[in-house]
Amino acid sequence: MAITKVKEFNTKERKIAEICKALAHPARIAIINFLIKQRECICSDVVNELPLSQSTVSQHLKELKNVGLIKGDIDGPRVCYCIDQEKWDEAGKIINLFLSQETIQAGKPC
Amino acid sequence: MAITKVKEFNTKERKIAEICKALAHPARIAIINFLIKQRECICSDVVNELPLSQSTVSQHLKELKNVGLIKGDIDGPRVCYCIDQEKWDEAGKIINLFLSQETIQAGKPC
DNA sequence: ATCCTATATCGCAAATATACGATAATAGAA
DNA sequence: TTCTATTATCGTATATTTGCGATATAGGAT
Repeated sequence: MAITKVKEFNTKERKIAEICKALAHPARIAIINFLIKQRECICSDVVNELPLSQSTVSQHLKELKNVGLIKGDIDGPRVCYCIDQEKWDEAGKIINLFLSQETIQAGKPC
Repeated sequence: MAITKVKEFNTKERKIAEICKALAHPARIAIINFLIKQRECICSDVVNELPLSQSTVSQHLKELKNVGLIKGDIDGPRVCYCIDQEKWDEAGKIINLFLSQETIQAGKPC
């Protein structure tokens, strides 16, 4: 079977998972780090930086764009990519809120 | 093709991606939230809470345990699961460090 | 010993993700 | 117009993830 059950979970849970999913591949982490360092760059810059083909890099960029963490502005024949400040900050807040939950256990430790 | 290239990225990038991957499914987010709320619980408690079968829940728990975010102590015929405080805090720090990077762009906005 | 409960694992099916080459599409340069 | 550079998308192969039922395993209870 394996019919996806993602929709059976609530919005908050899905949102957190969605952001994490976008960050669940080292190539996409590397792309984001590169984008932060360079402030902005075109797809071919990323291709030169990573050990991946142009089409693969393009796909990873698309995924990051789909969740909104980055944006790409068309600049002639190129596309200028950069972090989407607002969405990035929002994602950071959501994930941080989740990860910084207090987990102290009273009574016996597990 | 599709030979995985994960190993061609550096340790830091892989670590971040690994943690995010563990959190990339709403069921696992729900499990963690439940575990934090309950402080500890057995597998069947989670099965009752989520719209998933026992074997599927067991798999999700295993993934969370593999990255170290939770631990399971054998308690007779049951397994008592809870957040692994130390690893949880460490993961939080790693992800937060990544997500809280300054992305302010000087000059023209992208 | 037999039964019951709880959990993990196996085997399988379906869905997604990863990766690449080839090709299309677009826009500037010659 | 033709050429070149840049990027997106298509098609395809493979790998991984998700999900479940069935089964194995382990420990208590009767």
